[in-house]
Amino acid sequence: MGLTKSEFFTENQNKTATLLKALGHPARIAIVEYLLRVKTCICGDIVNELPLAQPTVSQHLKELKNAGIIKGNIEGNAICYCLDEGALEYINSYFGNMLTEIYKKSTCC
Amino acid sequence: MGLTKSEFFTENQNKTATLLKALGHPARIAIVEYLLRVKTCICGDIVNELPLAQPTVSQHLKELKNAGIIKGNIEGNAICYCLDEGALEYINSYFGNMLTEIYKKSTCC
DNA sequence: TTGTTTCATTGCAATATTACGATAATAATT
DNA sequence: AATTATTATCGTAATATTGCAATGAAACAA
Repeated sequence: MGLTKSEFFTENQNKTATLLKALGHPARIAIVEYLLRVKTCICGDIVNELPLAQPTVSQHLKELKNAGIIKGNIEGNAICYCLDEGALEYINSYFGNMLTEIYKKSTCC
Repeated sequence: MGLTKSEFFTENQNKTATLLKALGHPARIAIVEYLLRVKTCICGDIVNELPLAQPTVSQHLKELKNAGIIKGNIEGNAICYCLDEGALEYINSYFGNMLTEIYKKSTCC
């Protein structure tokens, strides 16, 4: 098959999985960490930062954008990418809530 | 190719990506949320909870275990799975730190 | 207009993932 | 020993992902 059965899971489960899947690759983690490090927005110098060819970086950026992790704004002939605060807040509160739930319960096994 | 160039990224970047990749599937999110919901550890009734066949669930459990998200303890002929607190704490602090960094900086674009 | 810069898209090959039926393996039960 | 319960593994098919060379598109500069 190879086809995820998304229709059997809740909207939130799919949303969470989509966001985390987008971050589930070291190159995309590196891109996000780079975007976090540079104070202002950047665009194509992500290519200079990573050991990957330009089309590969472009594809990773597309996936991050589709998932909602980053935003891209056109500025002349360059494109300015930046992190989407909302998405990261969503993930952060997801794990925050999860941990408070865990701490309420006894450890098992 | 289809082969991730992990050797070009840092150990932490690879670790983070591995953890998030394991959670990047709605079935595995559902498994984790189920493990969070049931007070004590469970084993094979995850199969009854999800709309997936037993081998598929077993495979997802294996991936979660390999990534370090869950632990499995043998109890007689059953296996008791439970969440690995440490892994979730790692992820939580990763995004916590990221957000505090974001809040320090001005929004772009 | 011609070139330059910047980025996306196409097309392809190699590999990974997802899902399941069938089967095996292990431990308790009868 | 035979049965049952529980879970893992194997094998296979369909699809997705990763990566890059080549090419295209859009904006700017000369």
